[in-house]
Amino acid sequence: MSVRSQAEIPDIVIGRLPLYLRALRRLQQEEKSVTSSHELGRRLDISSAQIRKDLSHFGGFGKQGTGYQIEFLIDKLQDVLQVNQEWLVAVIGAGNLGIAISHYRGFQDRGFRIAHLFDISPKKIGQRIGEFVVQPVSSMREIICAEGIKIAMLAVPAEDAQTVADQLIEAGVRAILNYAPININVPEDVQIQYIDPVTHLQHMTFYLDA
Amino acid sequence: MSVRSQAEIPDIVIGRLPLYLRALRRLQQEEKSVTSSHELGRRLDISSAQIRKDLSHFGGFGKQGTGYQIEFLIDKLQDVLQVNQEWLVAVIGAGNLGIAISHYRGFQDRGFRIAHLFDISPKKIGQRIGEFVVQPVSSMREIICAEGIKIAMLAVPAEDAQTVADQLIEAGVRAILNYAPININVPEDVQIQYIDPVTHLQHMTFYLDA
DNA sequence: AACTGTGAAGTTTTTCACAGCC
DNA sequence: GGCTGTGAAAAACTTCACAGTT
Repeated sequence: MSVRSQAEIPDIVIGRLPLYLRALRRLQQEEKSVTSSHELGRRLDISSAQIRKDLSHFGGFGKQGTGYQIEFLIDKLQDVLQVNQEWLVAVIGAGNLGIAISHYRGFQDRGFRIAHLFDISPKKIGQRIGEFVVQPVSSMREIICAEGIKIAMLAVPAEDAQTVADQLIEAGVRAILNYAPININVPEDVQIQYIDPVTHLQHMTFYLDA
Repeated sequence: MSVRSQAEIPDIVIGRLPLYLRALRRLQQEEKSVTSSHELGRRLDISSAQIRKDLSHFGGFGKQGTGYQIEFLIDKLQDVLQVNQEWLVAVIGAGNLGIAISHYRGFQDRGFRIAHLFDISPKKIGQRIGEFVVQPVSSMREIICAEGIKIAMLAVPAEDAQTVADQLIEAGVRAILNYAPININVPEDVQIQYIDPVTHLQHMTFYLDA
């Protein structure tokens, strides 16, 4: 079976692969070359059976009695997730959050490179933020089209999120990571994911003693 | 049945409540006073049956034929999640990310207030960031203990995350939101959640045309 | 007529447990 | 002895569909 024949792999499985990848990269940094579903499971707090079953969707990556070659497995998972290439990403919103995202070194060598930083405010446009010069939202469409950018990170106020998302999709963006604390409606063929720290905090407070 | 009798509510249900709350607050801003499981479901892209079943775990919040009183439901969900009180939160790490978190206005009136910003670097300590003065990690334990802080947001390098988390737990913290791209091991009675934008991006690239 | 709350049915996800291999 | 890959069993989760209420 080829890596990525995508014959209905459950989405929940896909969602765990980046976690496996992250843990594997860590193991690699620790100079290890082989691991097992048990070791990975211990680190990630996921059962070893779960990990084996997840990986088995894409073919036999392990060796019985031995485990998994870390370098080999990393390469395979990167293939599956299509992050052996480098994706260009646009960031919209040059407030504190957009600036922090633009400075973040963690995208490098995990498959992504920030290519542009946009904002609508005349005060921000033209400002230098790290290696970027803030560009006007008015030229966003043209630039994204021209460079074939498929991924965007949204760091604008909640009020503007839907409108900007619509413009991005119109320009050809097919995956949006939305930091605004609001739900956005997108067509079926566009991916959307959310980051809202407050939802995580509120999830945890349920379990705290008052 | 009392709100929060917690008779084994599935964790996955708890995880959706903050989303309902967020959408309800939005509806309230739009001057609406009543909504339905269908309207909420449309906005959140969740089935109406799911929403009704989730809410039914905590008692009958709606009225047949009418729907849900928004203000009433917000109050009940805030009770369930224990965010009718204000939790003090410590932020560790005063890099770009910690600074962005410290400036973020979105915690206010969703149940959280940032109380302290800590860093280990002498260059950062004493610096003024918004309304905070960066405090040394060496005094973290004492301050967190003294003020009874139960929640922390971790914005330190991956290498330091486990060590700092251990110190936080030692000091009495019971919920950690970790922004470092690494898994952390915590005792059973400590909550942990993760924010790593790259895992979201890698999840989405699986579905993109190469 | 519109909507909730909920058992029952259906589907998905996880775990078990073991044959087969190193 | 240690480990994977995997059918089968178990558990968890979602949807259906409708009685009951406003």
